[in-house]
Amino acid sequence: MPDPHTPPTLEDVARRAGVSTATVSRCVNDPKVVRAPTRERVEAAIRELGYTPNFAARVMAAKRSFTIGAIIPTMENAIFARGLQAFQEELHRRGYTLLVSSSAYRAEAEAEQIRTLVARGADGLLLIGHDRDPDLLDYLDRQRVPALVAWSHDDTARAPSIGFDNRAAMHALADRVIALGHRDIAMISGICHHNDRARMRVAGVRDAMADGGLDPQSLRLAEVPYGIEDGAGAFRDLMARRPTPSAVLCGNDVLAAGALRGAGQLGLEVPEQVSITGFDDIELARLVTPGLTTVHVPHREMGRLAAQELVAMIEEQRPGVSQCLATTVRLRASLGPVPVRDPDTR
Amino acid sequence: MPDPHTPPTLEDVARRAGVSTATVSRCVNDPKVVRAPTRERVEAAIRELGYTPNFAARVMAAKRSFTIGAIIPTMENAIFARGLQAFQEELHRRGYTLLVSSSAYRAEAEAEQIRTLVARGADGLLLIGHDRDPDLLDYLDRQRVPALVAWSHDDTARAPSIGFDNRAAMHALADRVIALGHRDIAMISGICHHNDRARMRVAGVRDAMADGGLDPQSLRLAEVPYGIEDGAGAFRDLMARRPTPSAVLCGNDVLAAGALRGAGQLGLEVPEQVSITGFDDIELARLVTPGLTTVHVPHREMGRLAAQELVAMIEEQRPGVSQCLATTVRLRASLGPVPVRDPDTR
DNA sequence: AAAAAAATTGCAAGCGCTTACAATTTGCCC
DNA sequence: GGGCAAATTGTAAGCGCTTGCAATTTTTTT
Repeated sequence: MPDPHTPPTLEDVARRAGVSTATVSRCVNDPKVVRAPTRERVEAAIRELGYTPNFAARVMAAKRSFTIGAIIPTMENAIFARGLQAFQEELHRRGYTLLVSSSAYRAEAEAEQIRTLVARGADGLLLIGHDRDPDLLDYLDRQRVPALVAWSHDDTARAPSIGFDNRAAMHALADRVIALGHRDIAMISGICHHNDRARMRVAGVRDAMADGGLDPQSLRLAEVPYGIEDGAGAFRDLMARRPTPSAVLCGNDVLAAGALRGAGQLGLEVPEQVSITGFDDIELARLVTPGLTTVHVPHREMGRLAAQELVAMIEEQRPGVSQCLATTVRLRASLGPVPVRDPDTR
Repeated sequence: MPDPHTPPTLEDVARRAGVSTATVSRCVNDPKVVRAPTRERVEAAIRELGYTPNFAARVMAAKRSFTIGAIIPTMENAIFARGLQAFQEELHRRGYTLLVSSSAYRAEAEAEQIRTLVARGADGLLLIGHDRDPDLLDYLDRQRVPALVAWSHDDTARAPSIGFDNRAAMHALADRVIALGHRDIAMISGICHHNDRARMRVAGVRDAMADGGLDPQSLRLAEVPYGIEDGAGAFRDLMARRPTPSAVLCGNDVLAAGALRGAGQLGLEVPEQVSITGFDDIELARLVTPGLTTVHVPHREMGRLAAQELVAMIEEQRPGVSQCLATTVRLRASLGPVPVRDPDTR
């Protein structure tokens, strides 16, 4: 009689079913190789004992964990939620479990978590963006843990990626802004250091300015953490400059929501007095008033494709194939034509 | 020379440092018990080899993982984000790692994930709410894995909990609504099945109605999943009933944001024509226009306290001690006095 | 300087599971 | 019924790490 306070092991099950541990293991992992009558005995024993396989032991013996790790910059807002959800669902469908951790936008935290996830036996990793110490990729190579980058696409980068062209996407949005007559443009960006997405979005705005005959250097740029209040604060600062911007493009929807709040605090009408745009098209973008003009990103598709690709990399032991997904500009009320200016505010 | 394609093991380090594996293990886990010169040799070897301990092996040998699992109903919105973040931070401070998974509000999914986390060697579990099959608690007892419930408080429940009184909190909010003259009250609740929080919030509204001299049975109730669109749809349905509700209380802020959107779709002014309230006081509540009157929950404190308590349960091997945290009603613009009614809409 | 106490280190037995390989059974055909 | 291939099951060697206990070294005490 096994100790009732110690979880039953494979061996307990084997003894009870009158078979070897190998057979029980097969019943659990590949039932079709064991004969039906045996299998039934084993399954009964498993049920009676309430047996659950010990994951650590399994990982150790099989050197496979069917676990994928993902390190995202933040869980605090919805930016990564939808894509990750789809990623998760697709992984589940393929028999993998997802382990998520958040780096709080800190490079060292990300590095630490990469190591943690590898030590935990993750079969593969999903990373956000390309900006990181190459040593980390060396480490992953050495450990033979495949990694795939999402939310960003860069053919020239070392790691394979399933993402979109942040620069071109923001360029397209900024084109619309400029087409509406805006000349005094400001931008609230997330912190660009270690964040290629933020940097590319800024570059996209500058590209559009150059295309539109504006001086890209005239872009008024505020670089702040990704928070509503940060966005609001940055917005107020930017609006204090002269000439006053007529459009404030934001690096993401959260900052844009903050900017919107900032506008409210200043008593400014959007878009009558100033236009505001976001990026990502998260739910928030439709919730705020006015709705945010933003860049729609196919989050769910990206997540799904990333899961498929990463699993393929693991199971077929092949390098990843990058993919660039299309984004679209979503026009909503927060973007309007350039207002007629009171000359003395210039 | 170890295979360069196989991660170094404790033994590799031991060989290189000229010590036994036991010593290396001690260097990693409890450095102070090994003499400085030895320790330095070992640390050098670890560095040179780029050694990372194998987590699965460690868990298996030590029967401790320093990992805590949390199963939350959803990651899609911010309801659990802040509390979980604080939970995580406090755990980190105490040397534990958090593993989060989401059950998508499905009881079977939760059950499965409880088993998964236990099999993965979680030292303890954080669960949301009390409503679940007692078999699961039996299972946890058997496996000797302590579990703590959060976001809900119930002294009579079997599991210890660090939370708040959902019923009383909603009661307090509904009191304010009734005090403003509202008599025709509706509620949009989350799905109550397997969700004590949702159920208690409904009960709280009924309590307040009874206190206010209204018939609790006259509460018009819509029970929908927690989504913005669900909230909007439910709101439109409720407003089609007669007498038209003058206040729609929502089971959480997400539903309330949806209701607000629903009001917009119907062309109704909030709070002039109808009042709307939420629950949770997530960031969203301040972002929408008008701001949501809601119940403020001390999410961060709850997370922190839960982490402390759960770690204590694990390390001191003692039953958990429940705690009930105070909530407060946050008044914002979405709640106003009962409108003067056009008699023929009644 | 020897003895005793304390601090380090090594030995070796697992932890629970997978899997190559060997042994045994079963199913078929003549 | 015998013989052979195929299917099933068992044997046992690890996987990499921790830890009780014993052996050894260092420090302290007398």
